[in-house]
Amino acid sequence: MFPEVADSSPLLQNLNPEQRAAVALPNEHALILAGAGSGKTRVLTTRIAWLLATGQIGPGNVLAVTFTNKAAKEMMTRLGAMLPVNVRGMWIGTFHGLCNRFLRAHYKLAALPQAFQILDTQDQLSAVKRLMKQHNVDEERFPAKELQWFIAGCKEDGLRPNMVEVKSEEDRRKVEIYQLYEEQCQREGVVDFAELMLRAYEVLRDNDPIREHYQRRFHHILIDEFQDTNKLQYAWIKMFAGPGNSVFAVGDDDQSIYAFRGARVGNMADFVREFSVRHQIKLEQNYRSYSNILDSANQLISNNKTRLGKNLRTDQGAGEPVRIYEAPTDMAEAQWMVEEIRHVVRGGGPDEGVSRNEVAVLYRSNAQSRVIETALFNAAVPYRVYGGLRFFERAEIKHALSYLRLLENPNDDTSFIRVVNFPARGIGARSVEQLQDAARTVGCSLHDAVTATTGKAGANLAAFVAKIDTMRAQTEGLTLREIMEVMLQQSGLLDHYKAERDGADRVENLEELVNAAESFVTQEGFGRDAVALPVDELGGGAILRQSPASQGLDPSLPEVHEPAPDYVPPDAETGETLSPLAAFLTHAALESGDNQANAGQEAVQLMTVHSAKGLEFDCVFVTGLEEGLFPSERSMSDYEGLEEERRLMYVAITRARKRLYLSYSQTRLLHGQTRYNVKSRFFEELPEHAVKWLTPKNQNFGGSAFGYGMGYPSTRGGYQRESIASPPVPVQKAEPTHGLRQGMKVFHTKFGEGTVLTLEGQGLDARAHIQFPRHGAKWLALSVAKLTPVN
DNA sequence: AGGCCTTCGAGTCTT
DNA sequence: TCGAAGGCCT
Repeated sequence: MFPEVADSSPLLQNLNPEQRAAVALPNEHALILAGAGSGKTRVLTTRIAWLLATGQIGPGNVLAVTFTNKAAKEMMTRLGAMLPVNVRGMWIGTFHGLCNRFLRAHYKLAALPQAFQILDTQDQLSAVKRLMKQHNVDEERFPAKELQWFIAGCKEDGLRPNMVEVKSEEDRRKVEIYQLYEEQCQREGVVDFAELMLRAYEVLRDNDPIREHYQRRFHHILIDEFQDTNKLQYAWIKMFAGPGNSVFAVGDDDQSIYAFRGARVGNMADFVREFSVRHQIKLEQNYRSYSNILDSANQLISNNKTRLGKNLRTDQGAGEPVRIYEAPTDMAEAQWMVEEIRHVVRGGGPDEGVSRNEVAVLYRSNAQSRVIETALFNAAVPYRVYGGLRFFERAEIKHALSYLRLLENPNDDTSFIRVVNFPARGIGARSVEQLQDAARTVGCSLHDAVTATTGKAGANLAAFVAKIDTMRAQTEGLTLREIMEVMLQQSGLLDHYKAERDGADRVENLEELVNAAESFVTQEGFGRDAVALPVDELGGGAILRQSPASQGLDPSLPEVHEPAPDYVPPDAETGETLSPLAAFLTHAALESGDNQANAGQEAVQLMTVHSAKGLEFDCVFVTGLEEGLFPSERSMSDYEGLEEERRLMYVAITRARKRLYLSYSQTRLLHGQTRYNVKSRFFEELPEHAVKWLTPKNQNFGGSAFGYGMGYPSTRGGYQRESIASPPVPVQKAEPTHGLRQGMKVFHTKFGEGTVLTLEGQGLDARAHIQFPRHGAKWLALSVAKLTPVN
């Protein structure tokens, strides 16, 4: 099926035929459909290594793109382990990291200051808010979040304000704000994440020599997680894909779970069509899971209609069955899980104890972690929750970075506002507003507008600006570490937090920031993302013509210029390098840092299914598998949404190597209300031979076809529990005392006559699920509801 | 300027 | 229900 590769490179050893074929493909466009656990990263890195090792290309001829810093790092580490090559100098990185590198090199063409700052999502939102206040935009009608989303969405579709289709007065207003936002960013010399991509794309699009240069340079373009690319990223890739080079796209349409943030799986099909891709290779051999787990994943995902089609297989045996557990409440579900985890970790019997690090608890939404955390905490089981605030997103860190940014660029109004009165120095909202008005009238930055202010407030402002300016002078020529220390002292941040009652953590974080800067300088060489690269070996001689638009008045206009016949390699354009400080600030924006540092103790891993993508664990719990939760209520309305939920479930299942638990609860406390849930429809989509119900599989009259709220949680009682651990909630076996039976007709004063579907609980907890013809199925507490049996 | 109270919202995430 | 965020009061 795959032509045996007549290449004896040791790199190709230990690869299966499909992998080998992918790695040693000829220099043509290719799409690799890499299933979960099929060695995707391995193929990607080995492909690069093989191209280099066989002498087909040099390190400078590769462009490899990922989504996350983690993936990029892993690729570099693995490549570095395969070949003695300086991976740092190579163009391997995230979309945004590479765009940043590109824009620093071509900052003039991009109409940006060389030391432009990058706004993260928080900064962007506050920039939008600030702008809206200034222009009296009604926050009721146009929530800042919505506008932020609108702006990002436009950019990700490659649309500048003048290109957005306006269908209503609302649209017109939004576009107007978008335009104002752009002007504000331009004025302040800052770019948001989407802007990094869009600006880089436009420079390539509008400058033939630049584009052609990179096309000549990058013989091979490799993309990881191609199913997650958005419209703009795909367009960006196309800019590099010239006539002579090849695009090697690796992805898995079944793991496309980011449509909600603009990812277009359709890019895969478009790629095949537009690039006339002749080589499509499926990696279906899975090296991760036992076949019960894999069969479950395969059967589940086969329910999706829009697929390129792929089936995972494994050489490992069936393994343990997939265990399914039904709990009466979310608390009981968590309790059961804790017991099960303890058992799994302890080992015993034929089982070996599993490290806690190898146990993952997955859920659909972050809110679900709470109950689980409580249960783990009470049982003193160490755990670690992913998600939440990352290091560089913490308030004290953002404050410190704002001061640093002001040293680098006094016109950064976002940073100015953030710290002008922090620590407090008598500059209230009033004064800031007046300053903003003054700045707007003159058309200058807040920093520059300070001289125009008067009175007491003016004096305070002047003192602040003087402080910043002094600091800038003081820190000139100092090392990054020294700059940081001066800043922390002079700004008063350190003293402020030291004086604060609960400020110890924050002080610690600030100290950690100094360390981060230190290690950035020494280990990272502080330039991977930001500093000019070595001169391109492909370049020619002279000077690159400066286009008129690069003076930077309207970035939305295509840059027009004569083709530059003589031509310098773009990378060489920047003989200037970025200061360590500017480089560090870039680093801080592009790499938001880990969310939790204490990796010391072995701990159970808690995370959403989304953040589990790409990871694997010996033992996985997927919890809260209930209609409305997983699949989530908000995705259930349309078919595409449901398919994405199913892919999400597919991702969840395929995380497990050896043991997989799926659980759900009949009731769950959500938004302060008890919700009665039906088990997820996904259970119906699993192969019976591969699963084992730890609790009796409940009857389901028509299953999910009846829709939400119509399911039939099982009656509990009198069954043999298979689960290893003893049940935290004792199984109730006593006879009911309320005199109702399943199937009985009852009368309710409000809902009328109905049929008892299910009964459960005892005494005051006793409740019944009753089907009323007019009002649908209701759960009623028998101690409250007035029910009379009807004949 | 800082603390208290009301209000709102509640999905998944990376750069 | 719970948390954050914004407004209002002192």
